[in-house]
This record gives sequence, structure tokens and C-alpha cells, in this order.
Amino acid sequence: MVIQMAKHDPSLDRLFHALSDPTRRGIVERLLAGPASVSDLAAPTGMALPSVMKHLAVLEDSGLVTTEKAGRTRLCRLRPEPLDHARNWIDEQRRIWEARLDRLDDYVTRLMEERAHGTRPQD
Amino acid sequence: MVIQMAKHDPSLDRLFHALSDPTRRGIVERLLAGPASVSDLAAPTGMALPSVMKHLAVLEDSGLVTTEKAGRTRLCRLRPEPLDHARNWIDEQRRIWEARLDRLDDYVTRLMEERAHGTRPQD
DNA sequence: GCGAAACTTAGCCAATTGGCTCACTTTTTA
DNA sequence: TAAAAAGTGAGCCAATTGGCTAAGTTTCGC
Repeated sequence: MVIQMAKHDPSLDRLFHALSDPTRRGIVERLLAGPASVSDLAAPTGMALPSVMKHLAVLEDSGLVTTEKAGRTRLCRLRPEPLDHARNWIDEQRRIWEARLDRLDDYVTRLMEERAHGTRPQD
Repeated sequence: MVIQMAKHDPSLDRLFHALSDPTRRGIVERLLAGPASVSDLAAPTGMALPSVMKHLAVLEDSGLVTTEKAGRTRLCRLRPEPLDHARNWIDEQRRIWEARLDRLDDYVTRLMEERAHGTRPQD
């Protein structure tokens, strides 16, 4: 059996980076309600269009958003799958952490039993 | 009953930002195995100590890591609770997304039934 | 108590980010 | 067909990031 070291995953870099900005999380939350144009997304932010376009580029790069041009407007849609990727990473860390706590607990329990019986731990 | 708009949460900014760098995720993964000194954390990265310290500062700022000085070394510990915060945000988005898909599905279903009965949707 | 170890502080640097404006293209609509 | 709407590209700017080195400081071990 081969133990796999979790490779550093550039897609996680881009995903967490995309989520680290409140404007971008706001866009994600807006797109939960359904597709929207660039102007729709810009309106509540009060930002200039080109600024919002940069945020959209980051979101597209992370895979969270896809866009398509229809006439003179560009429609933006949420693609929630990458969120699962982030969630899986987080869950994995949690799982490893809990497993370690369990081992620690076992260890301490055994230590206390050994002491109670006057024996000593094997190094 | 008051519908609460999810306030933009600066702690999520800091948390996602902390997780967006592969070196920092590597440190988190290393700390899952137990506390470590700054030098311990620096060794596998091949980076200079001050660089690692900057990453640690970001991780501390996010709440993912706490450190305490003991003699001339600083011991770093993982504090996994903030991961739950990120997870909760992600789960919430997922939940909202699924709920919308359900409503869409209901809508389409009703539309098709109405068509089948020769009636027309109420706008 | 002196040298090595383990940070720590300050500051340099190039690249990136996150905002902007201004000029331009494309598409729609009056 | 001319003007308005919607987006796009270029480029400016200040702040932040992510690396470094060089020069402290504090603590440990001989």
C-alpha cells in the first residue's frame, strides 16, 4: 500500500483565492439566485464595470463561474462544483485531525493503565 | 421573522486568504501531526525563516494557528475550528443552490402539467 | 561566559491585486 | 441610421504579497 502525499493543488490556490474577497463572495451569493449580466452584478457593488470584470475573471479562473456572450450582454452563471473540491480538502484535514486526537487519547489511556499497574511505557 | 442578509465577514476573507497559498496549506497539513517549531515548519519548504514567519503571521491572523514562545523556540499549534467556519459558508451556498434547483424543478413540472391540460401559466 | 541556535526586525525587491478612467467596439432600439 | 447600452482593452495607481538578506536579540549548551 502506498501512502500518497497530498500534492499541492493549484486549483485549490485559485479557488480559495477567489473566495477570499468579499466582493467575489457577494457575486457568488448573487448568482445562487440565477444567472445575471455583468451590469446586474456590478449594480449592488457600486463599482465600475471594468473592476467587476476583473473579479469575474478571477471567478472564471477558479471554475466557480462560467459566462457566455449573448448579443451585447454577457450572462454569468454559477458553477458550484468547485465548492465541493474546497469542502473535500477541509473535510480531509478535519478527518486527519480527529484521527490524531483519537490516537492521542488511546495513548494517554494506555499510559495511565500502565502506570496504574506499576509498569512503564515501551519508550 | 427577519431574513438576515449574510454580512460580509472579514474573518472569512482572512481564512480563505490563508488557505489560498500552497506553502500555508502545507504548514496546516504538517501541524495536523502535532505542534512544531518555526524551524521545523521551515525545513521542508526550503525557505528562509523570515519568509516562513510571514506565512505564520497570516495563519495566526486567520485563527488557524496559535504560537507560544518557549525559551528560544516558538511552538506552533493548529487550531482547526476556523475550518468549520469556512465549511459552514460553503455548505450554506450549496444548500441555497440545491433549494433553487428544487424550485426550478417544481416550476417546470407545474408548467408541463398545465400545458398538458391545455391551461396556461398565471404569468 | 561565549559561541551557536532560534528566532526577530528592518528593509529591499518584483509581481500581483483591486480599484479607477478613458477610449473603443458591438449590439440594440428609437 | 444615429444614439444609447453593454461590455472590453489599455493602462494608471497605491497597497499588498511573497520571497530575500543583513543585522539584531534572546536562550541554550559547553
